[in-house]
Amino acid sequence: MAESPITQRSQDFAAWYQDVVLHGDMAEPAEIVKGCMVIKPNGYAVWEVLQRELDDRFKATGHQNVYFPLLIPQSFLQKEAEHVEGFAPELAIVTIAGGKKLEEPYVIRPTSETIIGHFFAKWIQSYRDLPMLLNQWANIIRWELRTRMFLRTTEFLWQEGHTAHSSHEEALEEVLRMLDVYADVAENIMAMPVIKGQKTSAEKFAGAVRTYAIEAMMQNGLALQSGTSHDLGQNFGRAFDVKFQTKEGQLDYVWQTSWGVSTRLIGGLIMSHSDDKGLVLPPKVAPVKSVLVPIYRKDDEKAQVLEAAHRIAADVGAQGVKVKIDDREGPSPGAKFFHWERRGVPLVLELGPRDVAANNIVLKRRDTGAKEVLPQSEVAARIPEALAQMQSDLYAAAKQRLKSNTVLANSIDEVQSILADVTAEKGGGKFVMAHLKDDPVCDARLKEFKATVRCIPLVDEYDGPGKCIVTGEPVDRRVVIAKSY
RNA sequence: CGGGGCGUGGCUCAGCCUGGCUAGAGCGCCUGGUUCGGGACCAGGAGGUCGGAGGUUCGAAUCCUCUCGCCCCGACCA
Repeated sequence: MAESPITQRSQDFAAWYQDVVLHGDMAEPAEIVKGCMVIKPNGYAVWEVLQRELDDRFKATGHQNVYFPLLIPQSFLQKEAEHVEGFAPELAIVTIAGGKKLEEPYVIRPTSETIIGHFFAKWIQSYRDLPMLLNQWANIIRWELRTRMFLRTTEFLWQEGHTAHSSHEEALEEVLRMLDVYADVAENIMAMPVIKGQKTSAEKFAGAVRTYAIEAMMQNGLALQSGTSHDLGQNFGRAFDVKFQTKEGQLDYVWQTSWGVSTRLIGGLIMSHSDDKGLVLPPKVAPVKSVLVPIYRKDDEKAQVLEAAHRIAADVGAQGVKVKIDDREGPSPGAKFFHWERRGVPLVLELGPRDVAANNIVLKRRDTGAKEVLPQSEVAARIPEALAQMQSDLYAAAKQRLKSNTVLANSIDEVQSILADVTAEKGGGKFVMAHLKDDPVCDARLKEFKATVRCIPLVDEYDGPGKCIVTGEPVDRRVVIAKSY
């Protein structure tokens, strides 16, 4: 057997990740465009599944899709002090267009709070116009210095929800509602357990009052911020003069939220489930859920096997699961098995002359590698079960990994020694739960060894209040500290 | 953006230090045949001017300058 083309996780996790993306045919670097990638059909199909799952939930919670311009007047970014400061270093700016230098440069959107703020001001006059619940699917550009496919690229795809409300309470409800939507998709569709929490003030979105996030743990123990939901307070309302008349006739600024997830989710998906053989996709996000590989030698065998294959595919199709028959002439069955394995297809069905003779079929699961031989009459019923089982097994395994790599620490030295040697390549990462005050001083202390507060969990699963390991002041719960992407 | 590494058929790479015949190999690809239960084999064949630009030279993949991109490390970030 040929050597695996994929670097083993234990050898170099970062190289493994890249190999999985490449061999899974998900994406490739855009070579001629710095820091960008080409998302290939196999990768984009996963994005389309995630889009559909998310979009359905957005619609179900009352949101409507819109589209705002890619180009934003530069002055808009400057209207919110923290916002401009946060984004200035990573902006791409258009200064020449139509062969002429522009009077006012356009920024290529790094996010759309500002331009949407401008239109909110036009559209909102009364409390009757609220809440305004919008979402847009878009591409954005942030000039990143270091890129990794899906995890951080200069251009990426995302959705950004933008809402305006008449009270802070209602806005906050929205922020947490959408955080729940993200957690739901992450856990129930992507089989990726997450911790919901609040970002420290040092880590929050530039311009937000508060930022909430879902944090996932990758197989190397590093944290991946997988979705964010911001309470913007009245910051953008003030900056863009988005005022409304209340029921009582007073004028007030709207309370806004924004929330987003991106193609980064795909990176998280890959680093949650894939193995040394390549991509592993949970059934619910797999564009192709099952592939049937026919095996035959002679023409008469071929005819019989393919006939049975099509009959079985039709039976299974009636259960709502499409079976792709890999009837390519060139590659041997073995080559086909490796091909689909690397691409993460959840179930591979093997059907050869022996099976045809015995009315059997072989079913193999991508995650466990387990093969089962079953009567053809049972396969249509069995496939949905196997897919469901794989979905829940993947989630359970990821959950278990999260659990077993989460540790408590009661001093800053302890935190440091746990995380000291952790890198994206070597792995060994942990989520360290420690009492820590939400104070930039504490964030700075962690930064000395390249760790960050990932979030202050919404639900405290540990021992409640304690003393901050940096300042000694009382805090009400442990926070998640980790190295991250 | 700083440090390091690297760009040679589709892919992985050799050649470069010490310029010089028609630029090589393996894999992949195409054709034909034999194969086919975990990456098949034989035969024939197509395909590169060496990331790009400029320079030195009788002569550049090889030396020099600039530039673009990729990877790794660091500072910044979804």
